[in-house]
Amino acid sequence: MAGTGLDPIDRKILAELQADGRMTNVELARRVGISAPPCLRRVRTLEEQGYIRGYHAEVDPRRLSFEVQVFAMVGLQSQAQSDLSAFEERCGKWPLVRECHMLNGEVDFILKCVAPDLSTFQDFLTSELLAAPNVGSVKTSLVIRGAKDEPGVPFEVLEERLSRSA
Amino acid sequence: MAGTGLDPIDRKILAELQADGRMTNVELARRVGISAPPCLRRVRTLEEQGYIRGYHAEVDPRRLSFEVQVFAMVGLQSQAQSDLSAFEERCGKWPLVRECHMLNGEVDFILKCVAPDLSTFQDFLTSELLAAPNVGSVKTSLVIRGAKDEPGVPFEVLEERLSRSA
DNA sequence: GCTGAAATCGCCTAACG
DNA sequence: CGTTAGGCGATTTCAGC
Repeated sequence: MAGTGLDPIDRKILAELQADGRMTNVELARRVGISAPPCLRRVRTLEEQGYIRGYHAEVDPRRLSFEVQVFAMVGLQSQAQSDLSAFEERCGKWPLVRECHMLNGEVDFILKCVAPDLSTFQDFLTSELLAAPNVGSVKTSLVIRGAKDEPGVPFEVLEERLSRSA
Repeated sequence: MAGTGLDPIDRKILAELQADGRMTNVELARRVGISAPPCLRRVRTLEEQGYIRGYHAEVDPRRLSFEVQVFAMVGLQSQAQSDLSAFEERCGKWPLVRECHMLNGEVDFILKCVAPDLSTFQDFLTSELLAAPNVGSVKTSLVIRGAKDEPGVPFEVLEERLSRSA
């Protein structure tokens, strides 16, 4: 089932907090149409049950001199479970690697990386990523410009879906 | 220059708010070692100057029945500026497309998409993405499992960089 | 069970030094 | 940047549906 265990108010709360994570509880309560105490209880429950993983300020990478963003497609030599896990663990320790996803198809992993400049990334690429055990091929693509970067999930799609099945 | 115009306290503020965007101002002030009012002034300034773009609750897609995550590599037929922009604008209107980045190399764009299930994504792929004007080739890769997904920038790298150049 | 109302507590956020 | 101080939000308690 979709949206398991969540009523329309819960979903509205999630949508509002995804859009503005620093909204005050009273404002949130006003928007979802209930009073503050039950609203806060719902938020706490959503946090405890893992619907909300955390809250983050969205920081502009460029303003902090992270000028370079790169996607790296990584192919491993061995795809044994332990080797896949070993690579994932390694990615977890590289701060320049912000995301690591295992894929189906030709390539094993896609990595989203940031770096202050190209030479920093190249250093990382040659000294760390390509030098890591079991790494076969790496194809990198520089991000020329970002056109869309929406954090989170599209609640509009969820709501439309629920109204269909209702 | 790196970290232009930011002192160590500003950078600490950004790092803390990136890690916990709902931290109270007094707690934030305590952590960065100043009193609350100047801390709040700094936060407001960082917001106004674009260092902080916003605050978001991190919602678990799976908990909301978005089971499928896909990367799509898109090649266009024409790479004229107006055609690139037209495609970007189109991506902005597709809720399933959460990210759209223009790349160098063989492929023109990489798209990060989410969907409730595979058939929903396939519908989108055939009826929307492949049907869009000027779209040449699309290669999709399903995310088998997510291994790392850290929002934001690695402040550790920034700090190390600044201490080097000091 | 849930929600809402009232009251307390703590934080936010001005004004000033 | 710090201190003070007033107003508002957060959060607990308790009553009602």
